[in-house]
Amino acid sequence: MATLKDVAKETGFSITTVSRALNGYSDVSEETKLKIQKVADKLGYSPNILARSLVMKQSRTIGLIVSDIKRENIKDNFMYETLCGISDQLAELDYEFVLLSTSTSKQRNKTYKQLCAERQLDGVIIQGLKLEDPYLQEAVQSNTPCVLIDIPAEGENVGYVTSDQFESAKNAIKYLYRMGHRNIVFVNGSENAHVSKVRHRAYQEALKEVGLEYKEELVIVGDFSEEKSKHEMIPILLNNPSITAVFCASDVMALGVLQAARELQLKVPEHLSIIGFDNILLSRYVTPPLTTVGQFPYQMGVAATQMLVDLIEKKESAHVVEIKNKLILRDSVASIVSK
Amino acid sequence: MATLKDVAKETGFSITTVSRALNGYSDVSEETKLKIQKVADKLGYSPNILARSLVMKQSRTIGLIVSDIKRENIKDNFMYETLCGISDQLAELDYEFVLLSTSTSKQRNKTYKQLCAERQLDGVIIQGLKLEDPYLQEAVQSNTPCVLIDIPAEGENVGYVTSDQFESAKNAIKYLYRMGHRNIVFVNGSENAHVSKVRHRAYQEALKEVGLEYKEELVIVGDFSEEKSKHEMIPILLNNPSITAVFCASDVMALGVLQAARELQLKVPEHLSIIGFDNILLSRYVTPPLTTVGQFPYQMGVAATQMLVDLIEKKESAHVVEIKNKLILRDSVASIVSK
DNA sequence: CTGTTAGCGCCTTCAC
DNA sequence: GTGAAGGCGCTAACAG
Repeated sequence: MATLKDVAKETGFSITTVSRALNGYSDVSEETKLKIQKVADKLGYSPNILARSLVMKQSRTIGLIVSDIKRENIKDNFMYETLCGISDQLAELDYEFVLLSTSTSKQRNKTYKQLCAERQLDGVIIQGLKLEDPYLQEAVQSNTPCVLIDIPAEGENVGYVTSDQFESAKNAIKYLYRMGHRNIVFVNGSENAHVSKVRHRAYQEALKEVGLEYKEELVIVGDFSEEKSKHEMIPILLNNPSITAVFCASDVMALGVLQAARELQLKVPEHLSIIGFDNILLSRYVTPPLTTVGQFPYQMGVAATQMLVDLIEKKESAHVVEIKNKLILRDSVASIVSK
Repeated sequence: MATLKDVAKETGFSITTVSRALNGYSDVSEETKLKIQKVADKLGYSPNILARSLVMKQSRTIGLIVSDIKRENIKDNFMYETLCGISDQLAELDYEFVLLSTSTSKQRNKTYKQLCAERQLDGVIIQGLKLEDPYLQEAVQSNTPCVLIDIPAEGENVGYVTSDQFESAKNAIKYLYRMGHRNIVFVNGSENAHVSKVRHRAYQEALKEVGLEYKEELVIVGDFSEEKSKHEMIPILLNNPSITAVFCASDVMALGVLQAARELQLKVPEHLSIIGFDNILLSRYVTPPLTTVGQFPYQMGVAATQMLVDLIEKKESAHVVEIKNKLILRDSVASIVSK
């Protein structure tokens, strides 16, 4: 591959001049600029980004640290959609990214700082880490810019984008209340995830606001798994015939609840109303189509990227962006006011 | 961040010795090795991969060139699943990757060669490019190793992984035949995709083998779109009441056909049998669950990665890997032998 | 065993 | 306007 040196030799100019010409510096005469450009094109010259990054100490590359790019999460295309948003926006801004898939154990082998330094990353987007993962702490303290998705943390160089989890979850539950439901189960994900904590709080708060009693036994942990949710749901349903509605912290878990209902011959929504969370693709196609709290992961990816690049380039920008969720009404909730 | 220099200064050894010690060369005494290692740990030294790549002329990084990481393709998690396979296997092999999203027009701005050279990529995996995309040609001619997914091309440094498209498509059609169907529509994707051509040929071949006549008017182009397929399907169904089955080159398009049937009050499978292709997540959840030709994109990703790394490291390996598809029987095909 | 020298490809002073 | 020199962090001969 052609290097600056080659272009220099071919044109007779020095490497320095060639470099400046190609980078559009103004202190090179138009004439030589043209000459150099022409030869560069002819030789198919393309700057070596590694060499450039080495000396410039910035790489126009960001790292995307994820822990959930696994097959198990495939139903939930949240990850994929944010990825698309990030990818698109990054291309727009002329950056590139490397995908750094990590696990809690891997994080012990290599520190966050090392990870960034190794590749001279200009910034990092983190998604799907567990709350206790070491990288989270390190990221906040580090001085390479970082934006988190759905994990609140702020700092000089750290921001996050999230959705209005709390409000939208509360709304969903109040909606159930307005539809006449008084005994509402909450199927939560894993308590390790920040979003789960928020949704749990929202559940409690919403109940309080409408004057319903919070009962520990109506909260179950579905671990974001269809199977587990189904499994946990059945006994609850059996033991509490008064239950008429379920609020799930994810659509995947709602699918599990749907199965549980089917197994117990409970009709949805006639006997049991269900609200999910995420608006995954499937939710529109199952029978009955799922009423759910829709998120906009693509937009979140775009926003995260924009924030990160602003951080990198020291532009003014908010350190917190909230993308509004939206309750999507379909057919899995029935009104029981008349009963 | 600590560099070799820092470690050298701290230990009193030369940079070279430190480098060799840390890279486990045998010509360094155990004692100094230990001493150096200790200081390196203390300082949190981590090699700068860029600098190393620059001199080693290899980066332990591969490029993943895709053109279809777009929101439109979100229903089809083929892309995402292969990505997972690639990511997992790459981590296994201790490589990293950058995602290079490209479009036909972008390919005019920067050649494939430049793309590889810029980042000193050791190899490339290509997925989802159009047959006429310039990068395809370039990739085959280039000498950086490359493996393609679902695009047949071979060479010294080029291989591909695919599934047994032809056989499995033929099987699906023969299955319809065995179930008594004699008028079978074929909904194809875009003719730009290699897989579409293969599936089209398979359709023709299968008909021939079972002694059915190939009729041009029973082939429609759905462009991999649900909408388009539905739209195209309706008139065909209206004009040809003898049609009893449809073979779709993708599940997404099968969904469109399903809608078309619903709109025309045709029951599936009683009045119309449908076979899809891909086994996308949705296919199991729609009503009725879709009989489909299942692919295994995760395994394809793993295989592609393994092949690429073998190519890079000059290990012996096949240049063509075929992952077998599997016909997944669900409820969208009915037998009409009795009629 | 260890250190010196050279260079990967690029950018940035600082002279001329 | 242009060029020479130096250095980013690292590895690879080559001496000793």
